[in-house]
Amino acid sequence: MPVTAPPSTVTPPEAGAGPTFSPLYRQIKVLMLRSLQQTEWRPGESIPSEVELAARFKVSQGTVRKAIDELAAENLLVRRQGKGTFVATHAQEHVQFRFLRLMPDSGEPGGMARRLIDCKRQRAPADVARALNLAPNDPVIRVRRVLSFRASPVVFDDIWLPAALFKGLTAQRLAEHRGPMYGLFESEFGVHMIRAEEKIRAVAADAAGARLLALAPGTPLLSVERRSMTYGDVPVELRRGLYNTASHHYRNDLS
Amino acid sequence: MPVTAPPSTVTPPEAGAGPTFSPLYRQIKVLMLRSLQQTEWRPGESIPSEVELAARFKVSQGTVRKAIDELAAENLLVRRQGKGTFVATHAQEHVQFRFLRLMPDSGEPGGMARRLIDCKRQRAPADVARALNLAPNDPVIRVRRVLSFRASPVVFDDIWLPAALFKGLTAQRLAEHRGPMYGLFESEFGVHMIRAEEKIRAVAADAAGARLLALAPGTPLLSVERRSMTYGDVPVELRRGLYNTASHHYRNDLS
DNA sequence: GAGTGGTCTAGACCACTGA
DNA sequence: CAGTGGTCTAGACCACTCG
Repeated sequence: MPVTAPPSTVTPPEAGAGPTFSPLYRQIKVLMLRSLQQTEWRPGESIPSEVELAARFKVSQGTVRKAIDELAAENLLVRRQGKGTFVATHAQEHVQFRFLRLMPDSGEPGGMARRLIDCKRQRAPADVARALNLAPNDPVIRVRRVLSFRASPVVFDDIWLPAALFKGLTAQRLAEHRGPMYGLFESEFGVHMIRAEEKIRAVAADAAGARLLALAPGTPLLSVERRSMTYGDVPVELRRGLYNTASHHYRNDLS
Repeated sequence: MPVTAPPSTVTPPEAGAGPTFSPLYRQIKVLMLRSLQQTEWRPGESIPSEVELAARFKVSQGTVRKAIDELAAENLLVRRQGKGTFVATHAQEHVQFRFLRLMPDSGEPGGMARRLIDCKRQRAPADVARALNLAPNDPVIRVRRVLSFRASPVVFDDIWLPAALFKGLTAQRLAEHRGPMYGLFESEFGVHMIRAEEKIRAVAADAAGARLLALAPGTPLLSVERRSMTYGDVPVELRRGLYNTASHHYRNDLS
């Protein structure tokens, strides 16, 4: 849909800075992002076919294709030939948690058991508030848990969530839920994590970490601070993980 | 170029397993990969224009475009509107080393100073040989060095390279060279790193690591084991790095 | 202005899925 | 079989770079 006018004049040159031109397919992409954000299309469901979208936006199929291409490259959509295009979801990733890059040194990944330590409402510490774009002392929910692989604890996570977005999140809700936590966030709270940044460090285990991971205090651990974003790059989770890398490693691919 | 026949019969269905169909643009991609691998097109140089390639391969411009799209998505090629398409290079990445994900906690990245510790030829230890697909005891070159940020040492690297590929690599060559080491590998040895896998762990500094990084032994350090590949996914470098993450962190983006 | 990559279209046909 | 995404083409035009 030539949203306002023919392509070449869609975005008139701006004084100062910023992109001076936005192609049609990128405007379609913005419209589709809106449909995703407003949950017109929900995680796991299929979106309209390419021809339907082309008709809706009054654009050729090739143009919506290019918009979908980009959204698929960003892992917001998933194409399945012959079936349709689907909204990405964290819900049914049987194998492994989508954002968890920890791999056993040998053997298959997956098979992590969760143990919930606690889940309580508190006021956001300054650093958490800053990371989540909250005011200091805004209410947050802190979830603490341990992941175990073959009965030995490997990951100790502290998770902070803005209480305003996760009303009604309780230890019981978490304990009852099967599947990835991000799947619960999608279905129960309408919060869809689409991107995250991680900062990784090596630290020495403190008393609490050592106890929960069954290690000697001072053992080197991987500290993984993750900030997860929804649509519009709005941060909605801060997670501090301690990983025991004695028989696991964090895997990353560069190109 | 319908390499053997019309598109639909290009790859006849195979008994057993494997992809049963390879679209034309992917065959073009393979041909272009060959031109890259055989250094018909060299790092930093431009490749022929899309219309030229379309003519060469007897294919429409849209089809070579799709092949280039994929190669660009894999960071093998770089498109520059109005100028042409260029072979990616590690040579002139002024800012930062392309594969180095270490960032200062505050301030701008880059500005790392190198200090070469030594560079010697030796026989490949078993684990190194395995990682590089060499026979045990095949000759390798081991480079040891330290990277410093604002005069304090931050990274201690041990780098193993197959001696057969890097004949004539000496401490002097390394010391004289300006710019990223991978740039030297490209220009002097024709080895172009296109991809790498990293395994990250937390470890305690041993005596050597502690000395070179000016830390107390036992300090937690990030251990980063990198295996770098050239064309055809052939491993050509094993690198073991120890990172002091007191005021730096390893950064990763998930999606 | 000539040459490059980038966008958009319209139409034909192919591969895959599921009823 | 109809409907989906995937491929390929040919042509027109736009944005950018540089001489």
